[in-house]
Amino acid sequence: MPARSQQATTDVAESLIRGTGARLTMARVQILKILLDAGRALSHNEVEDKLGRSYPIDRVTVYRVLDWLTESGLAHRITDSDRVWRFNAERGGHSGEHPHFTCTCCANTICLEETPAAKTPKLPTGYRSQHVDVTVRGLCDECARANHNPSAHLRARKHKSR
Amino acid sequence: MPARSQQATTDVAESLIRGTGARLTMARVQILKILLDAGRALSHNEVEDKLGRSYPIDRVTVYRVLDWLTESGLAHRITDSDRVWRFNAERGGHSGEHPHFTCTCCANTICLEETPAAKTPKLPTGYRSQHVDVTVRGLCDECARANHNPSAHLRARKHKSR
DNA sequence: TCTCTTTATGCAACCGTGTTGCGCCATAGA
DNA sequence: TCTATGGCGCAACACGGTTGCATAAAGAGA
Repeated sequence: MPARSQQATTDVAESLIRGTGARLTMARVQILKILLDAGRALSHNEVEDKLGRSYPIDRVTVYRVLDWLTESGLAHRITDSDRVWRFNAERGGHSGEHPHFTCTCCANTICLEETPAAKTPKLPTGYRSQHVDVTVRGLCDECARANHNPSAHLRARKHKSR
Repeated sequence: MPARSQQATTDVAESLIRGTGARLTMARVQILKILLDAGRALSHNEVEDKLGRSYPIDRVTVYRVLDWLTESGLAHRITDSDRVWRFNAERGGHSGEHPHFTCTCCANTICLEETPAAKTPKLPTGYRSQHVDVTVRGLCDECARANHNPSAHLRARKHKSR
């Protein structure tokens, strides 16, 4: 990634954080920048990895910053089936209800466009719906192609996925 | 629950297990029976609790039996947002793709009827869908009613839910 | 009914993800 | 520059789930 765009993302991150009225700290800027640049949802571990190279931050702080970003609406949290939370931030912000895609091979997770007709399934009497969570599982572009010539692309997964 | 129905469930559990061709063990029978009687998805912890009274089984064994039940198709596993797996077994068996409901108050999880038109959201080019996971979050009948006269019904939740 | 093979179980120790408590340090307002 | 407040790092912990290994039990065959 070119230095120019790196700088640009830093500026975006800083102004987003300033916009919340909260303190501007290096940890917040770095982590938000990483999320903004990722283009997909990152787990705590992935964030820590990316930080590690240039700006190591205590893992507890990473957790706290990710929580803070979620609370301030600068990122949103996705629960994955592997018991890991992933965080996604987008420049334009994000609508509340939208489906996600998770690759069953490499675990990459992205947000999908809002579906017009994501209607709530029929509930038993008395039950009330607050939120409908739609997650598509399948193969991402990269993994789908790698599946044709195997052994090409296989990132480690620790827990067997369902 | 009347003794008669208890016995009946045990018989059902035994014949289901025998049907797989695998060994019939007490642990498998007891755990499957508990799942069949529950009428909702149970976590590992809940299963252990219910066992505890009459037939204590090592937690590792419970995990292994639950895994085995899932593999043999006698139960299915639901991933909840609180990073806990829940297991559901139904006498008639279950279709592969169906939505779930999780109560944001008491965490009870049930399976919903298959929706006719749970169509896959639009995916980026190259992406392939294998499975669409739909989870409705909201209040179950009991909690929705309890919400009218608060402090009536509030079971503990360890992790804050999103 | 007894023996033997296979497979389940129990125990102990472990792993990964996430949380809590507390003292210290940096941010930002004066 | 000074100061209060809130953020950070460290250590220890909580919880769900897994692994390795020795022992016990299921069930097939004699």
